[in-house]
Amino acid sequence: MRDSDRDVVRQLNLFCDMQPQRFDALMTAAYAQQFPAHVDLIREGEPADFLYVVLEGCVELFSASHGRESSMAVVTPVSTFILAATIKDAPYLMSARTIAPSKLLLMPSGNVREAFDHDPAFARAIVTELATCYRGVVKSMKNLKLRTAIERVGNYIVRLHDKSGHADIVELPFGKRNLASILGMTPENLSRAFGALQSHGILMDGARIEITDRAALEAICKPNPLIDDPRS
Amino acid sequence: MRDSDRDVVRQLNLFCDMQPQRFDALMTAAYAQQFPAHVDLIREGEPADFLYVVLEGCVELFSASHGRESSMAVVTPVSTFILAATIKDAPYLMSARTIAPSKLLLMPSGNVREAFDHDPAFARAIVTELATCYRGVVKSMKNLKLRTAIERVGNYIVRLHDKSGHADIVELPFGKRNLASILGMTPENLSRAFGALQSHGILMDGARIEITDRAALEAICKPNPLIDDPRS
DNA sequence: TTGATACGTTGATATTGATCAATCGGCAGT
DNA sequence: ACTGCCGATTGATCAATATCAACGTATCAA
Repeated sequence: MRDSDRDVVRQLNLFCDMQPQRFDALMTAAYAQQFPAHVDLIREGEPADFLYVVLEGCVELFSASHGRESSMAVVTPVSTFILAATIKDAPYLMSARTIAPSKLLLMPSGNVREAFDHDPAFARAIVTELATCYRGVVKSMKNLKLRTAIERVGNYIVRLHDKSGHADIVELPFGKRNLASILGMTPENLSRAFGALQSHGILMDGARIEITDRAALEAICKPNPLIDDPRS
Repeated sequence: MRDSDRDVVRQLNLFCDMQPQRFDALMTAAYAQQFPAHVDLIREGEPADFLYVVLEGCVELFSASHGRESSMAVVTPVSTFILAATIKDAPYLMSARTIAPSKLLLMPSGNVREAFDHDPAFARAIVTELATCYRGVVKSMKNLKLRTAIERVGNYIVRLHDKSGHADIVELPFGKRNLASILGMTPENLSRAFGALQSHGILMDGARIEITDRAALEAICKPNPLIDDPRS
């Protein structure tokens, strides 16, 4: 593993307070690996052998049951995924695949649990991380249950706009097919939602979106910090 | 607080490994209170002043946004709720109300966090609890995104059947209005789903359900341990 | 260049689930 | 017992979303 990768991981909230020698031990047991796009990484139901860190690229967490499939989340650099399964030593509840060429760090679950057992600062960081993840899923669920398809799309754009620092033009970070599944609708419907929103403050051009009237956009999608704010 | 309540709380996974004096300190700071049915306990957005334990009765966690409202979960004895907000010292993401006369234990968040900081066994239990909660919400989300309304209702009955130890007749633990919202549908639709399932192995009689043909029921609702099994 | 493939879009249609309205029945309060 | 209210049910209709089909376009490999 390159030193720059190591430093990036070290700066994550999850790892920044670890004892130095614990962190080194964990990094020694871990290994970075490059994957092409559209590669299956894990399958739901399998034992949680590794904790993953996305260093570069993009990973989709999804689930399938009896012929249907749905995206649950997309993980972008730099963050971990499937921490809960690792900690509980339980089977994965979601599958994962790359949606772009990606560099991942794989940390053996046993080593993570050992660090957790012996490093109070790390244990504490894990608690915070899990609580944040939990609240993230609760927000996703509120998004799904309390909003129409158009509102979900609109709020997704509002969030992109915020993340970009209110740039005039924002770009979708991955394909519309994936986005549709994340937002709980079909690609056809996502397309129509984008179309409908063009009379409410946005202008679509492929993966690029110009925000022409933020107020109009907010008026129709009614953002709510208890659903949309990633910090709350 | 009565000693019997204390003992029940002590036996929860979350508290059973705590240091005795820590547990006593926490219990001294906490107080039990009786509430009638349909009383608002907390409102989303408020600071997390207390960690709650349901000792008796039934509590609904729900959320509302711009005129719409939806149940997220129902908490039955004996378990805690809104642990994540307490630990993160963040605003509640969900509101709570009693749906039956209930006895609750209120533990001041500050005391919980203090115990967490000084009692490694408690910290460890919190991690497990949070991971379990997280996985619980992920399962709920899979249930919502991967299944039709009828399948959700069918699987709910299958779970009731399992919990009862495969009794011939099971009883809904709360009103159909609440159940409908939990399962992400309207009461009218829940009613129709029950009706439709009567030709697939069940027989409805008010809140009582006779399971006449478990195999037929499973055939139509296709249970999946990675969604339905509370232990996985 | 030419297929071949995948993605996105659009339109027509079907299905699911929501809404609206009416009714029934139980239960609490008087 | 009566009254009023709430929850559940049922039917009719409506709205939202999914499905199916066709087509355009970009990409990529041969």
